[in-house]
Amino acid sequence: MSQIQEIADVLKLLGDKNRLTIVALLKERELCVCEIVDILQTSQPNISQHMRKLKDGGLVKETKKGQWVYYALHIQDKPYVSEILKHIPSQKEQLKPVRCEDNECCT
Amino acid sequence: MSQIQEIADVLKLLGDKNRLTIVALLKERELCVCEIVDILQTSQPNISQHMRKLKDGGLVKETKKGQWVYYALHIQDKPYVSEILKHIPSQKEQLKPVRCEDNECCT
DNA sequence: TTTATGTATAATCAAATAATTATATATTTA
DNA sequence: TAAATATATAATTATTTGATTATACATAAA
Repeated sequence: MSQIQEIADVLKLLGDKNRLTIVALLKERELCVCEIVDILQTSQPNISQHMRKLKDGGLVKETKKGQWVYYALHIQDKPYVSEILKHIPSQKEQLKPVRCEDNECCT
Repeated sequence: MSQIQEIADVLKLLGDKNRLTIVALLKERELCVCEIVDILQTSQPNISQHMRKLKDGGLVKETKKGQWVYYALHIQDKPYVSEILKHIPSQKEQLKPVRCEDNECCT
């Protein structure tokens, strides 16, 4: 696949408000699915499917920790994504200070 | 509309290979529709509709010059678009050295 | 004033997409 | 082992999207 096609595919992934917000949130720290569901106020399967697209597109990596699945940004090989994220308003205030496995933030 | 939604909308516009290529071409110089049709090897109505979307999204400006319509990049207010374009392979070699109104490049 | 050229618009269609609902799987806890 | 929790997958649906075809409009040339 051409390089321009690959970039277009990544931009299409980011061209959805929910996914762009997720990626902006992940800039702060890794997050589990339940946190993202909580913040974006949508259904768990909806987020799960967005995460699969982001994973298939190589933008995030997943790590299982007990019953939780954490997703982290993986954009070291895509500098233009970092540049985009610099121009997105911070989503930090939407995050709780601790992670799910360290607290009962999701219940 | 939220700022993140506006950025997502722009990224969605750029998340199409044809439109991303057009924008990358326009980085070199303004172009008329017939040149873009010629380079992208697709139909004139197809390009015309992509240009309308880009125009509606505020990414390009049009200028009529006789029977030709020229489109130019308009991204001064969207620095992240410039950053993206820096990471796209140059499309310069696809351009003819002169513009349509100065030659018969489209016939 | 025809004819040709460049572009836009409208209608149509197949494919892709985001979201919902229902269900399955995996892990933890009681 | 049974119930609860976290996540994934499958099926479905409504909407959007990119492209094509046909047609209209505007400008220029013959």
